[in-house]
Amino acid sequence: MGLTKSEIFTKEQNQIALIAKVLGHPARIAILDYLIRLKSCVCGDLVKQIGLAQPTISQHLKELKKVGIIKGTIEGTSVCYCINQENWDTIKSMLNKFLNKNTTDNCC
Amino acid sequence: MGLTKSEIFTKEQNQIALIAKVLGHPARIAILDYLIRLKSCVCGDLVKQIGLAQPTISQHLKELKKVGIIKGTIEGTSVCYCINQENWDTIKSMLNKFLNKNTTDNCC
DNA sequence: TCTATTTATTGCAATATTACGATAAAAGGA
DNA sequence: TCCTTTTATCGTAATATTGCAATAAATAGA
Repeated sequence: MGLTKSEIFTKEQNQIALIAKVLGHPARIAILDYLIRLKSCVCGDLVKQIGLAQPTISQHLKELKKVGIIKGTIEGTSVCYCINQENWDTIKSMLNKFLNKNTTDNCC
Repeated sequence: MGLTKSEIFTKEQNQIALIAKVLGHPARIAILDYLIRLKSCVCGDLVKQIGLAQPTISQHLKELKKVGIIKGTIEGTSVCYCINQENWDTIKSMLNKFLNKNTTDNCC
């Protein structure tokens, strides 16, 4: 069916999975890596930097924007994309909360 | 095409994306949530706990096992699945390294 | 206004993912 | 040995994702 049964999971589980899913592509990790290193950025640079076609990059940027990790502000003919620091911090603490649930040893 | 161009990204970017991808499904997050809470677990319990069909759970367990987050030891007729603590720690530190790259404010 | 530049959208092909019924495989107990 | 229990695998349908060519949309400058 290819259709995730979101309704049987908790809100938190769905949120974490949604974020992880967006981070689950090397192009999007590469885009974030690049944005994190810079203070600002335009899509044109990303096309050269990442090495995928412009529509593909645009699509990945859309995904990242959808969950609020990045934001784009129109700057003349081009668009300045950057990390949405506030949201990114929220997302990071959500992920950290999940990652730090497990502290002690398990069985086996 | 549906085919990720892994070859144009760094090893680290691919690794992070691969792990994030596996974490990118609420069923797998729910499974990990459950395994983390317990000391051990059998798939039978998971089928009841999660609420997906047994083959579906088995498939998700396979995904988690593929990247080493969990391990399964045969225990009679059933299988004991648990967190692979050593690997999980490695994965957590990899993700944390990525999440903590960004510390200061960006532009815009 | 016309043109160049930059980014978004559309449409499509190829492949991947999700889910599950049916069935196999493996092991314990009657 | 036969049956039961438990988990894995196969096969398949429905949907999602990835990537890009073509094209649209928006704006700056000549």
